[in-house]
Amino acid sequence: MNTLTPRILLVEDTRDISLWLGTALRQGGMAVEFATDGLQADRCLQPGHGFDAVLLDLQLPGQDGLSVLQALRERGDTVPVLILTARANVPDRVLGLNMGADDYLPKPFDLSELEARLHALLRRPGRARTPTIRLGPLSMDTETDTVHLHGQLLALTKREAAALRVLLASPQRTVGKEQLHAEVFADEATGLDAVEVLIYRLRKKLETAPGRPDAPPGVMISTFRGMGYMLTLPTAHGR
Amino acid sequence: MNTLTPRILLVEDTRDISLWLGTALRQGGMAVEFATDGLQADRCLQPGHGFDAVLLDLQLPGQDGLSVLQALRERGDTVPVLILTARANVPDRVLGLNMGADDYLPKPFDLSELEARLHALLRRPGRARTPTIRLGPLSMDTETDTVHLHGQLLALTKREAAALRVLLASPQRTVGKEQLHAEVFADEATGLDAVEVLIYRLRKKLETAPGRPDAPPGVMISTFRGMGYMLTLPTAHGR
DNA sequence: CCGAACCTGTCAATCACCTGTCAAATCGGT
DNA sequence: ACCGATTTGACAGGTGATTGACAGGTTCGG
Repeated sequence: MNTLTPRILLVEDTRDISLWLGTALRQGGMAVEFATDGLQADRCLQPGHGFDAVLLDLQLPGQDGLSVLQALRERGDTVPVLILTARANVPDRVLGLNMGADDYLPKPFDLSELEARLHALLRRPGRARTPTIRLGPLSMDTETDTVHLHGQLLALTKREAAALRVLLASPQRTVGKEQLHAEVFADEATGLDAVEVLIYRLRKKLETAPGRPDAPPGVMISTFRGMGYMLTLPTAHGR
Repeated sequence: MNTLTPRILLVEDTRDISLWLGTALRQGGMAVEFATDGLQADRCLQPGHGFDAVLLDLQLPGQDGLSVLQALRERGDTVPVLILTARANVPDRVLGLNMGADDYLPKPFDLSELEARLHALLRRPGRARTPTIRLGPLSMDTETDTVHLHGQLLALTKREAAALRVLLASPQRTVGKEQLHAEVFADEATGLDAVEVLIYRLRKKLETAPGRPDAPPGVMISTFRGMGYMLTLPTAHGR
């Protein structure tokens, strides 16, 4: 589903600037997320995150902004990128643009100009976002049933994908085993325990996907005895 | 219409500049046509002329550049417009961009930067189509359906090229066998297994192409049982 | 402490897909 | 238009992944 507010990734290591810019853009009606170094940016820009545009500072700790851009384009991603940096003589600008950037704005810049250029990027056609459901680090393209977790592709089978789709359709709500069976197996004459096995296998695949061992635990399937299952984020969930 | 060389309309009243710019761009492989005042520009930009981009000076005799732009956008035309003018303080720029321009370059400018920005506009998807799609070491010229892998030409048949084009159009997403069949075979009465054979042959050609024997594996077609196929880069993806 | 609900692993049948062959169709050059 | 070469789609046999049943173990609620 195409949310009305465009999702922007702001890659900038100076805290003051990113804070200022972020709040300004949010007031302009954008959903802004942050990355403060090259590696983090690279992780945020793995497939499946569905940003509508990227504001990219070049001088970053960790990994240079240009190599982030290069990797992005090599991956075949065409998300609009606006480079935003103090390194702005003509050869720099030409290099950045030829590397696949869509625009290049030297610092210091005027906020209104940045917004205008950003809007110019966002209004361009051809960026019809495919309907995607998202929950935390998990995203699912509902047309192709392609699932990404932490930006990494998750290879699910048809049934697993169908089950996940049902769970994803009712966020923060338990889904009964009967309902799962009805939606995944339709009228096939399979036992109810098939659902249990399915959930088991889905769990396994969801667990084996931590991009970093330093514990962003992703999503999990919680069971509620006698009620059903529920897709939860490990951070916030009552009871 | 997208010929091999992009067609550019240069709207500029100063003869020296337009002559200089025109020849420079032509040497850069573009087809350039000229308009020297607003009315002429407006006439050139009526529907059906199929320019791939417009370089627009603002101070023109006859009709102001901005109103040319405004009329163009009101017509629903989304051709990329790069404003190119000496009137370039921040409010001017914001106005131009919000009017529907895609970029704004103050005079005097550096030729290489103009070319870089122009290329950035031309390579964007959704316009008459990107002339060449790229994914990792693979590139495909969509006009001629010629494919290069690691810089080496890959001899594909028409159907193989058609299939690859479809795969390339959905990077990082599975493409169902039915969709492939629909797009490659249209309404012909061929079986679905024709797609399998096609993929098989495409795979073979993609594999037998590493210019280096030291094995940078290039791109590969992964199959997702029950879901379809996907063009993947061998770098780090679970399964 | 009991029973029910659920988890986890194994197994065999099935299914989707791979791979090669063959003949028909198409294409290219003369 | 003719002939050789290439491309193309239909089979068919083989292989591995997927899937649902089953069974033993575990956890939970009361």
